[in-house]
Amino acid sequence: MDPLSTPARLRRRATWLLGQSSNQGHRLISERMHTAGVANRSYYSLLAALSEVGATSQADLGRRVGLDRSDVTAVVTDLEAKGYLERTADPADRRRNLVRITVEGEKFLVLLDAEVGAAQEDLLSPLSPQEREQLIGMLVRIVEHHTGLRLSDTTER
Amino acid sequence: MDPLSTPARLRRRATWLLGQSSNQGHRLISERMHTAGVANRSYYSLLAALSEVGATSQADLGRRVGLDRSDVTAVVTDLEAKGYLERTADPADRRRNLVRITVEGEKFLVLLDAEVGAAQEDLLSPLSPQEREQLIGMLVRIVEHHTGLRLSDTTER
DNA sequence: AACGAAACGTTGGTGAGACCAACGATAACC
DNA sequence: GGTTATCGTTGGTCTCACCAACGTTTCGTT
Repeated sequence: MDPLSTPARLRRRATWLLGQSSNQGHRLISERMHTAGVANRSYYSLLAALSEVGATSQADLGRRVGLDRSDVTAVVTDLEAKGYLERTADPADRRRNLVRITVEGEKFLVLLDAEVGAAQEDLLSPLSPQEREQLIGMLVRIVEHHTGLRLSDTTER
Repeated sequence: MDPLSTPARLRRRATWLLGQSSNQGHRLISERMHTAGVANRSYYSLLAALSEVGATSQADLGRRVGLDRSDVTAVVTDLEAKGYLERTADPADRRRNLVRITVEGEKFLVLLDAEVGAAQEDLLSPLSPQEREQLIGMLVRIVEHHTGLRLSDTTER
């Protein structure tokens, strides 16, 4: 019996293919995040945002990475316990917690970054370098169109 | 204050872009499924598989669309109540339920198909027709590579 | 023919992720 | 100065994917 093929109506639908590809990508990332010692990819997102933007509030972090404030609380608590960030009351605005990444946090981020990069390599392995650029370019346009986000490298520093 | 940009480390990652695009696609599909009167896209998948393959068992359906047997039970029960399929004991194998799509089911599938097609159009609107073909082709290769599925149009009827 | 292994549909449950509501505390607005 | 808004936190809900177990039925091997 043949591998029980997916309905033809689905096989070439962009939404279905994007879902499948996205699942594969997330599976690859999750595996590597777990072996690196964190539960999911929000840990990576938060550390990345923190390293990029410097000390900031939890609410600001959440907005940047698309996480709810309540979920930010949990991840930040965990990252603080692991010593990867510091959480102090903001003297300038006592509603806020000032969160800043630690030296160990930066080191850990470098590690996670390598894992995430390797996962990209795995996922896109069937594509040539030019194709990968094409794919990413088209996805950027789709995401920009539907979210209003500006993702282009206006200043890549 | 600028729109609080996503961390640069994420913005051009294929996994992140695929996740965002996939979410947009699923959002568009979900909206249309809801207004069409079904809860989620498994209704569409199951009807599509059923129309394509003819009468078959629930377990077979589940394997084709990637649904757990328990979840198939729920959706099939609902679709039967709506009159879109019939579920009878298989005389040749009394463990099985023989499920077959009804005339109303076929009509409903045509409707859902149009909705799903329109969602593709929405999602891919920033891309030219050639680009859409390129995108789909690359995604097909990624999915085939990571799942072992064969999605190519070996026989497009 | 018999017996263990496997597949079927169903029920009930688990875990993760995204989201929402409300709270007390604090700041911003007019 | 009084209302409105934002902050972090707690404690939910909902959906999805998945797993476990069950009684029933069939298959495979001897």
